[in-house]
Formats: sequence, C-alpha cells, structure tokens
Amino acid sequence: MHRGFLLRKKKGTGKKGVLENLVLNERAQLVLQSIIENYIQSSEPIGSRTLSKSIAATLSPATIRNIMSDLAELGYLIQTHTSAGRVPTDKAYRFYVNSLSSPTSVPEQIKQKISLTSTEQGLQVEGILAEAVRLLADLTKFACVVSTPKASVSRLQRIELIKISEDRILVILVTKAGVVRDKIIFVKESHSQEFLNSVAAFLNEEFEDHSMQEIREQIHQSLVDDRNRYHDLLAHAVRLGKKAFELNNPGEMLIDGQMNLLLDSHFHEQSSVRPIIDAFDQKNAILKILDDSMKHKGVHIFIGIENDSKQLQGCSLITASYHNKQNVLGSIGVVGPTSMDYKSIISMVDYTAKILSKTITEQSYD
Amino acid sequence: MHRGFLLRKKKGTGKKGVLENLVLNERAQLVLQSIIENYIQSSEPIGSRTLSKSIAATLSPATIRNIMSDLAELGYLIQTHTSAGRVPTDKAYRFYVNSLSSPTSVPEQIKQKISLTSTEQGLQVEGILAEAVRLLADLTKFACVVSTPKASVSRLQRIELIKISEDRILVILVTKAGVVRDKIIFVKESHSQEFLNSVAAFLNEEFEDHSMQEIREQIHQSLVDDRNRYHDLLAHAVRLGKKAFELNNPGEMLIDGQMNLLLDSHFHEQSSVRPIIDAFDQKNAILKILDDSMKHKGVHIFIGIENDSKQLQGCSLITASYHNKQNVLGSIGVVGPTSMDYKSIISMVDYTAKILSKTITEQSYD
DNA sequence: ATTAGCACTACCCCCTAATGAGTGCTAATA
DNA sequence: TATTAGCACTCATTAGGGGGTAGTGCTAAT
Repeated sequence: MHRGFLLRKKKGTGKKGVLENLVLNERAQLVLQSIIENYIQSSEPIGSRTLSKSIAATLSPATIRNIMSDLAELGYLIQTHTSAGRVPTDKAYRFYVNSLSSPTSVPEQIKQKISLTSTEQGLQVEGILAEAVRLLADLTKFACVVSTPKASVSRLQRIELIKISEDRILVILVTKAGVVRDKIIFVKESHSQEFLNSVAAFLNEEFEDHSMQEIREQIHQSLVDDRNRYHDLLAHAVRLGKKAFELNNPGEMLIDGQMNLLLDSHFHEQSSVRPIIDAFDQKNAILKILDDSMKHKGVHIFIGIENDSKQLQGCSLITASYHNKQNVLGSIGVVGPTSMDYKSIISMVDYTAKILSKTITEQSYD
Repeated sequence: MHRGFLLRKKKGTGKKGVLENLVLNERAQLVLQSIIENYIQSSEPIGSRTLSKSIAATLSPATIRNIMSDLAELGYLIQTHTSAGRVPTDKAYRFYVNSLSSPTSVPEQIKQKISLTSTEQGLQVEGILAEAVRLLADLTKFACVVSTPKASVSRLQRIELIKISEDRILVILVTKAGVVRDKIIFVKESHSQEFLNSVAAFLNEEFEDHSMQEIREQIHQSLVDDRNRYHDLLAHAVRLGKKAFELNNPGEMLIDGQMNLLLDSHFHEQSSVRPIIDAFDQKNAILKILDDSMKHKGVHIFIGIENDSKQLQGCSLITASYHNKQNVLGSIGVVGPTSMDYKSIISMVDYTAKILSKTITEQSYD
C-alpha cells in the first residue's frame, strides 16, 4: 500500500523526501507555492502535469508527483478522490502566508481607487468607516467588516443633555475620535432644560479629554471635587453622569459586500457560505477577531481551521487595525474563502487601513 | 393550430370561455387562485392533474386544461415550454392580490414575536428602525428595507454646535421624531465655543418646533426678526444656520436580510437575484418606492413588471408607512420573489408597521 | 535522483433510451 | 351544451453506457 512512502523513509535518516530538518526543502516549497497560487487562480484541483508546465523550474510530472505525494503525507495537500488533482489544505495556506514577506505594495492603479471622500461631505468617523468598508468590499469582491471605535478607550469631546420629556433625557456623547453616540436615559424627577445645561456644562468642564473609562470610574467613586457652588448640581451630575456614561454600546461593526461571498466562485456550494452568514448575523465571533487584531500592529491573518468559531472555519479573515494620533481605534478586515489571493488582499487591507487611519487622524478633534 | 380557441370564441358572443363581462367567471377565478397558491408553495409549474386533486371544486383535469388554456390566452399564465405545467404571470399575482381583502390578522403566535424592545435600551428612532427591519427580515425570510424619517418634514427639537477645530464645527440636529443627525461644517473664521453656544441658543429659541423645510426657507430669506441685541450674533447665526440646515442627507434607508434572497428557493437562478442586489446597492429605485408608499395609507404592493425600475421587475415589494402622532415618517417593506406568499407577508408588514408606529409615537418628543 | 512508461482510476461529457408529466384536440357522455 | 375520457404528441428529466481525459502510483531505466 504505502510502500513507496515507506521505502523513501527508509532510505534517508528518518523522513527525507522533502523534509530537511523539519523544514520543507527548497524545491518542495516551490512546488507547494506553485500549487497554491494555481489553485487560488483556478480554484480547481491541480495535477502534476499542469504544474510542470506552469512552474518556473524544469521538473517532470513524475518528479512533481513524488513531491506532491510527500506533501500530501505531511498534510499540505489533499485529494478529493483518487485520480483527482490535489488541493491545498489550511496548513498549506498558513505556510504560504508565512512565506510572504511584509505586504507588497499596492499597484498604482488600485491605489488611486483607494481614497476616502466622506470627510469632504462633512461626515463623521462612522461615515468614513462606512465608506472604507464599502470601498474594500468593492475592491476585493469579498465581504468586509470594520469595527467602530470603542467608546471606552476614546476621550470625551463633549456631552449634551437634552430634555425630551418629563422622564427622559437624550444624551449625546461626542468623542475626540469623532464618534457621536446618542441614547436616552430615564430619570425619576423632571429637570428643566436650563438645569440640564448646567449639568452638561459641569460635566464638560470636569471631564473633557478624559477617557470614558476614566470618567466612569471617577463618577462611580464620586471622586469629583466637592465644590460648594455646585453642591446640588454635583449630586445630580453624578447621578445623571452615571447613567449617561454607562457602557451600553456592545461594540459595533459595519459589514459590506456579504453578497460577494455568495456570488464568489471559490465557494462552490451555497451550503458552505451559510455558516459564515450566520456568523455575520451573530456578530460576536467576528467582533472578537477584530478585537484581537487591535492588540498588535500590522496585518493579521486567520485561516480556516485556525478560527476559534466553528462557523468561520470555512473561510479566512485578513484584518488590520486603524488608529488616530493617540489610539488604536478598531480594525478593518476582509472575509473570504480560504483560497483567496492572499498576496493582493493583504496589501489592499494594509493600504486601506493606512488610508483610513490617515483620514481619521486628519479629522480628529485634537 | 389555435383552432380550439377559435372554436370556443366562435361559439359564444365574443369571448366566452372564462370571461363574463370582461371579468373572470367564478370558476376561472377559483382555478387561477388555486394555481397561484399552489405555485407560491411549490414554486414549480402547476399541471392540470395536480390541480384537479388539490382544488376544492370537483373538476376533471380536462376541464381544468380548458380553463387554463383560456387563462393563458388572457395573459394570466405562461408555460416555460410546451408540455410543462403553467406558471402565474405578474398579471395573475395582481389579480390575486386585488382579490384579497384587507390584511388578514396575523396569527397570535407570530404576533408575539413582533415586539420592539430597543426603546427600553434607550435607543433612538434609528435603533428602533434597525430592530424592526431585522425582525421583519427574520420573520418573512426575505430582504427588508425601511426608510428613515426625512429631515425636511420633521420638526426641530434642538440644535447643538460643537467646535472641533479652528475651521470645523460639529452640528448636531435632533428632531422631534427622535432622529439625531450630525455633520461637520467648515467655516472661514474661528469661533469660540461660548459664541457657538449663544448662536445655538438663539437658533433653538427661534426655531424649535419648526420644520426643517421652514427653517431653511426662513434662513434663506433672512426673515428672522432683526433684534438689536443679537445683531452680530444674528449675522453669524444666519450664516452658520444656512450651512447647518442644508439638506445633505439624501434620504437614508436600512436594509436587512439581503442574504435571504439568495438562499430562497423561489429564485431558482442566482442571476435573477443579481439586479435586485444592484438595486439595493444603488438605493434610489427602492427609496423612490418607499417614498411613494408614504403618500397613501395602508399596505402597498408592487408586483414585478409594475416596478418602474428594470432591476426590480423580477421581484415584488410590499410596503407600509409608519408614523408618529403627527406625521407619516417613512415606510417599511419586504422585497421578495413575485411568487411570495402575499397573504401572510402583507399581514406581517401591516402589523409590523403598526407596532413600529406605536413604538415611535410612544417615544416621540411631544 | 530523476524521469519515462505503463496500468489504473474516476470524473466528465455526450449520446441514447426510457420515463413521465404535461399539453391540445376530438369524440363520447350526462 | 358543458364536461370528461381518451389519445397522440411534446419535451424536460433521468438513467445508463462508452469514450475521452486528467489524474494517480509504481517500476524500471537513465
């Protein structure tokens, strides 16, 4: 049965076919890389003959077959059935991606397409993000996501309190990062708008430029100075502020281009897209990935099986964080088939994230 | 060739088969309705034999064939090819929909699912709309849209001006309907935040409860009273207000459940969904329909070919407007195949729109 | 170590024939 | 006169069979 493999193994010291000190030898790497690149393009199983033509080095089909056989043994390739060509596994993509150097530069032609004009239309961060994620989806023809800046890390620009009924107050928070958040809080006693204005003025004076996290803590401990003049005001400010700054936005994200996935040829069957769509609906799995990718700089790549979430094990994600002058604010990413064109997608995500950062930094409020 | 039909025609006075005074006779109506309902369920061509079993009245396949043949002549049915069953045309759906009485009541079971909780979480109108459109998409398993309230008709609750840099001011508009809009305007001279506060206070005092449309007109004509005290202020207020109230939101809409379309069995081919998706991307065609449907009360139905936009001629839309105490604010609707289950979808849209109106009215600001 | 050659496998495509659901028309029937 | 049974016909769908093809693994020669 596996006599060929055993023989080969017997000859060298331990495994010798394509392995050199547990690393693929150069030729095996070349073959594997070539298979992957071919498959990314055609999304059809690659055979030894096809490969021997397209490959740079001059290798006969038979040689390639031997190498492929070994690569299959090592888990880099699988066959859908005997006498079919071979298809890269997630392990192969991981190898491929790792072998890529840092993002290659984006072609000038595409660079020109990556520009964000929403600031010119007076749009805020969320508008810019929406434009960026749409742009990336159009460019890559896959689904794209972007996480909005977390309220907790960003710093307060301004708070407004608007009375809308006897027991409801509209709170508007503007952060330095340029995010406007609004929510309604319910109160027991009625306040006049004038009074709310004073409370807001107090909160603004006290907390401008503090991070939401800080503000929450300070309010919680009532650490604010006890100034006589504000005595009554203070009590109310603390009470209202407590509610106003309560974290209730569960981390949002914008999605675009979901449709691209269903229309994409790499997903041969609709059924394989279904779980991904469900993941989009539930959000949390993807948000977690975007969150994680904020922790380190640069482009992050999650390939198929590597994803914690079962639903996402049929696809790959490529993400990059964006930032303003001070903070990492969120990340933007592409969700596509495991057989996507990593090289160009990586560079597009990288470049888009950079442009996004630049745009947001330019229009930040400090 | 068409001898059968000609004979039939010859016998009566003019067309007599299934027509009575240009109206389908009762039996023809029954047959047509039955075909439609069968097709809606199975989404496969209906043959005479199948029908003769499922139909209430006892009619032989041959009789039904005759009726069907006439209905086909009249444009209610088509065959994809000879020897295939028959499929209802858009004209048939129109007949069917017209024959339905006003929305049937929604089953208690589903009613319970239609409830909106976003107000409890302190969410504004947009949050409520997002919840509603998602709910409807989940319920109907089709794509759903909802148009956000137009700024122009709604009345001002409050305006805030926030300085974010020397040449940029963040304008926040809150309308009585509960919509918060923000945008950035660019100014030549720098203003202090205190000055902006006075301008905002002036604009608030002057324009609270006026419709955006009114405000724009009044500012445009500088019809505002020329009070000495505000002389300098006034000039700036007019200048800033002009920019601030400029209509720049092109009527927005929220979409949910687009994916449902691609996964739906009624669209046999992906290619038929493509133009609809494009219509979603471009938005204007759908916005126009939602706009139109605001003009009259009740549920509106647009079936395939009836749609002005070519892209939408392969699907049907069912819409209903929602309102607060004073105004119609927008509409919510379902986009699905022309062979959707009109009866139940209509009632769901109707009911959802009512719940939506109720929810928004309860949390309106006046 | 590489490669040519060969036997083998299994999908894919095309053709055919059979099936079956449907039609329209005609003649018989109630 | 309206309905229905019967019949010939159409055409999509399905199943089966054969040839072609792209692939494999193994072996022997280079």
